[in-house]
Amino acid sequence: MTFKEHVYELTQSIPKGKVATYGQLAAMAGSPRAARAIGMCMRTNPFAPVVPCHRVVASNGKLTGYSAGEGVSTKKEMLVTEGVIFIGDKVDLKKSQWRSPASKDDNK
DNA sequence: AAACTGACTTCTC
DNA sequence: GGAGAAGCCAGTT
Repeated sequence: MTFKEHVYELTQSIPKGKVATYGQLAAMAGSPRAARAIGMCMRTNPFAPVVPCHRVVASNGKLTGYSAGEGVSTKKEMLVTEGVIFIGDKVDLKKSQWRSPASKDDNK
C-alpha cells in the first residue's frame, strides 16, 4: 500500500466528533514530518466523500485549506455538527483531538 | 528522472 | 503573541 492510501485509511479511521492533525496522520503513516504530504493527499483525495478530510486540521487546531463550499467556514460548521468543540475559529484539540489506538503515547 | 508545488510544522524576529 | 522565513515529505507535471 502506498503512503497516500495509508493516509486515506487513517483519515477514514477518524471517529465522528473527533479531529486529527496533519502531523499526527503523518506520524501514523510512517513519516512524522510529512504533514505537507498529508495535506496534498487531502487536496487530491480521490475518495472525497469517503475520506472525511474535514476532520483533518492543522497542528494548532486551525482549519486550513478546504476548497469545498465556503471553505474553512463550511468545514468548521460541519465539525461542530459532528460534535467537535471549537474555540473561535480553531478546534479545541484538548477535547476533540482524536487519539488513535495506533498512537504509541495514549496514556502518559 | 528532475523540478515545482502544496490543505504543514516549527523556529526566530 | 503575531508575522515571516526555512525545512520537510509526497505527489504531479
